[in-house]
Amino acid sequence: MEGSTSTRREALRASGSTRDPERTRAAILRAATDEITAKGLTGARVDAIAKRAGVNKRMLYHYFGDKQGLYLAVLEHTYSAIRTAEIGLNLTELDPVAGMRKLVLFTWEYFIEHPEFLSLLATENMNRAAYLKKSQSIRPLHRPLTGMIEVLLKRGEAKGVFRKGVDPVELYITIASLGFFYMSNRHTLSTIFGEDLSAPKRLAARGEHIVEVVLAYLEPIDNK
Amino acid sequence: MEGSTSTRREALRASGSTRDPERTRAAILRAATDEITAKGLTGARVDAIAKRAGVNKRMLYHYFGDKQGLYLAVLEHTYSAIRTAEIGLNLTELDPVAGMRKLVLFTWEYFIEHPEFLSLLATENMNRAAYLKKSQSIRPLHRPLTGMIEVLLKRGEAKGVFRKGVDPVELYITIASLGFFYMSNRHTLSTIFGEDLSAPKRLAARGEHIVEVVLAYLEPIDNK
DNA sequence: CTCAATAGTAACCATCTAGTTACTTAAGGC
DNA sequence: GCCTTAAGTAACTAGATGGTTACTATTGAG
Repeated sequence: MEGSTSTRREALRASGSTRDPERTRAAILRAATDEITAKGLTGARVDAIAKRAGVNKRMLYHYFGDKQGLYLAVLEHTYSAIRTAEIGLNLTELDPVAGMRKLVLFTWEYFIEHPEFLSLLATENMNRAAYLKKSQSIRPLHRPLTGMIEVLLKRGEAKGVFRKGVDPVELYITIASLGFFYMSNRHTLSTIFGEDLSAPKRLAARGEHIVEVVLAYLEPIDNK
Repeated sequence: MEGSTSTRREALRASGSTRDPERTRAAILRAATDEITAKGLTGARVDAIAKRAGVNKRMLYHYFGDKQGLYLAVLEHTYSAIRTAEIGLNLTELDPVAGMRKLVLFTWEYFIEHPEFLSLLATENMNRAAYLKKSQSIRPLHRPLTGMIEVLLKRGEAKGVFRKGVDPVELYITIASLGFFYMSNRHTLSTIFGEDLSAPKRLAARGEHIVEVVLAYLEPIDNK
């Protein structure tokens, strides 16, 4: 029954002719993500989202309640994506320095490939995280991340390749900072400094720079 | 004549009774900064700005043309404030390491004291810097900043206390990153990590961390 | 095959919003 | 003290915007 249903759905999906709740929901979520990350929550227009999704505006209220409910769904979906990807890195199996380099580069590249994540954070912070605080599902997503970093730091410490007493949360914020600010503010930065910070060569150079900064900081102090 | 006019203005200002163009203009600009940085360009309401300024809405169009003109004025005024303050640091007179520490701490503290600057950057970047690109007055403001950092780097290099080949723009972006991301995203970060990042002790710790990160990176590589 | 539940449509509306119009009042050079 | 120019007010409007109503079509369990 499960099988026959999904086969049918797939057939419908392929033809695109009749109704398909899953597809409609997904189309709305995607369109909302695009519109909201491009224009912010207040700038996003409900009519524009419906049009982008190729769906009647009424459907959007049918599936998500109202504009705010839709925004919350976008927020949860977007956060969940990055945290899931991070867990997939399996950092704890690697050599501490290699693991750290991998985490730093992953974070940087994720920001390059997912500008919508950056925009959404900007929007949500302008809102003092009011919606994020309401979400039940987002907080638990973050235990694995800090746990992973903590393990990496402890093992690096024990091996004598990392300095002692580094706080995992502080370090993660530093790693994210170095990429986030550059990408999130690339438009104003390119304008004020008169250089195109989005050029591929520039992006690659920034990635190397970030790795160097983080690893230089983690270097044991005694070695100097 | 010049004197008598300004004395009169001051008297008017003190009593607050009759008309005073300068004061009206300043009140609108201030109210617009508050409203726009709190809610973004699209979220800000022209009526709310007028009310906040204690001024008739018509005046806002009288002095700034339209909402966009007002936004541009806010943008120019806010950028100009930080760049002017930076020049006042007189970094080039100091020992390179001390100068760098001063710049890093200044930047961090400026972000703490001026959340409106952070919000405005977020808004303008969501807009792909469309308004900033129009401004004639903003670009020239930035030469002194990169120039100052370049001098500091060169002198530190010559003295053997800084590594060689550091790009001033890349370094400034790094310095700004470490504070910007933390403050700008403090609401979401506090929520996902379950810690209050705005607590005074936390802010002080972050300041020290940022200084350590930047100076560790600048340390000459040969020393290891 | 039937029928209750769900997916989907089109037209509508109360409210809000940026910007305007038509007008009054003060300023200050001559 | 006159008179042009700039500062200021109140009431209004065209269009946009989030959300709703009343209706139709499809689905799939029994």
